[in-house]
Amino acid sequence: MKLSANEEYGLRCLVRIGYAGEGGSLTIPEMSQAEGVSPAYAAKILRVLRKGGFVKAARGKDGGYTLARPAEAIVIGDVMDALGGRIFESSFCDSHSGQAAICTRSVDCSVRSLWRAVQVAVDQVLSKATLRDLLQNEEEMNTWVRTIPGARGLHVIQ
Amino acid sequence: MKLSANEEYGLRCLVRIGYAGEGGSLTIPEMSQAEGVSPAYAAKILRVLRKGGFVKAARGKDGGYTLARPAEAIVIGDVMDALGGRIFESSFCDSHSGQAAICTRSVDCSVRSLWRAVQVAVDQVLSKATLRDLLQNEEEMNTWVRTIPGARGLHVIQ
DNA sequence: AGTAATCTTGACTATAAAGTATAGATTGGC
DNA sequence: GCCAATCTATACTTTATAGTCAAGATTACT
Ligand code: FES
Ligand code: FES
Repeated sequence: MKLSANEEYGLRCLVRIGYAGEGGSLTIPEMSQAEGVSPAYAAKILRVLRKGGFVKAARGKDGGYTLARPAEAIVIGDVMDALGGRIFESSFCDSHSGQAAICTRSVDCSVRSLWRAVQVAVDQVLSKATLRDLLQNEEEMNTWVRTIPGARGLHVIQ
Repeated sequence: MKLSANEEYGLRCLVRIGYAGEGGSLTIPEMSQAEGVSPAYAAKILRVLRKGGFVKAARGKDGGYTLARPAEAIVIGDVMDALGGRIFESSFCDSHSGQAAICTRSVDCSVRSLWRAVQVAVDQVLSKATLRDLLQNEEEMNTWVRTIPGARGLHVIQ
């Protein structure tokens, strides 16, 4: 249950583009320098964001990447799904079943129930966060986090 | 942000041992058959659980694995940490920083704040679940999930 | 048309995670 | 003591993820 490199860099890149503002754009070399990754890798990450419909690309001179919609219309949960998939998917128990066709307890599995609960807990945060929220500074973001319904206590490690 | 194979099989194996009850034990071949994985792989997983202090192993004839403590004293969050690490650790931003020494925004990073919020949301579920809870059937587990403070609405996808 | 800046694509390599194989150590029963 | 059943440790192979490379396509400007 770790963040993948795709998720980490993908979200950071999207935030950078968001910072460029309405109509502003960022090129691959700029992104590469801003995040400290190779241009080729930045290109690969930006491709995922483009295919997910979060950014638009313009080619040629004066080209670059731009948000496909206003920042407040980009839900971070959707971005994360595009970048790295979900913790619990219905297909999960099929693909982690060893030699058996499915989890040997699939008709009545308390573990599955726990995974679902974890997934929902994560979704509660990610489905309420938009790119607009991430364009704030860290302190404002911390304040925002505490407003998530059902997430009282989230300040404990801030 | 996916479950690793270690986490999935590790938790399932622990539940199996829990089912064996107080003093009951399970051998590697039994575990292998129960979960449909190879004996060698079951051994590898059980080693992690043993090193984490969740199970005890007895060698030789009549040997096998037993819970190291009562099921209610085994917190699932601790088990998950041993099996697969955490989503957000302080070292994370150091190791995903491209060529830069740290995230180029590390003094004021809203992304980091979001990761923390996700980690806390997950912890709210996993720190309250003990192995005892997982020894129930799925329906009882679903009921239990709804009792997590701050997790109202967790039933939406049940 | 020519050129430089830009994105696009697919193949490639490197590294980490998943899963297997093998030799060794411990225990209980005969 | 010997043997069979069991766990233990390490090295190995396979597969997935991370990251690089090189050739090509598009655009703006002159
Ligand atoms: S059905 Fe997926 S872990 Fe049991
Ligand atoms: S400090 Fe880790 S993402 Fe910015």
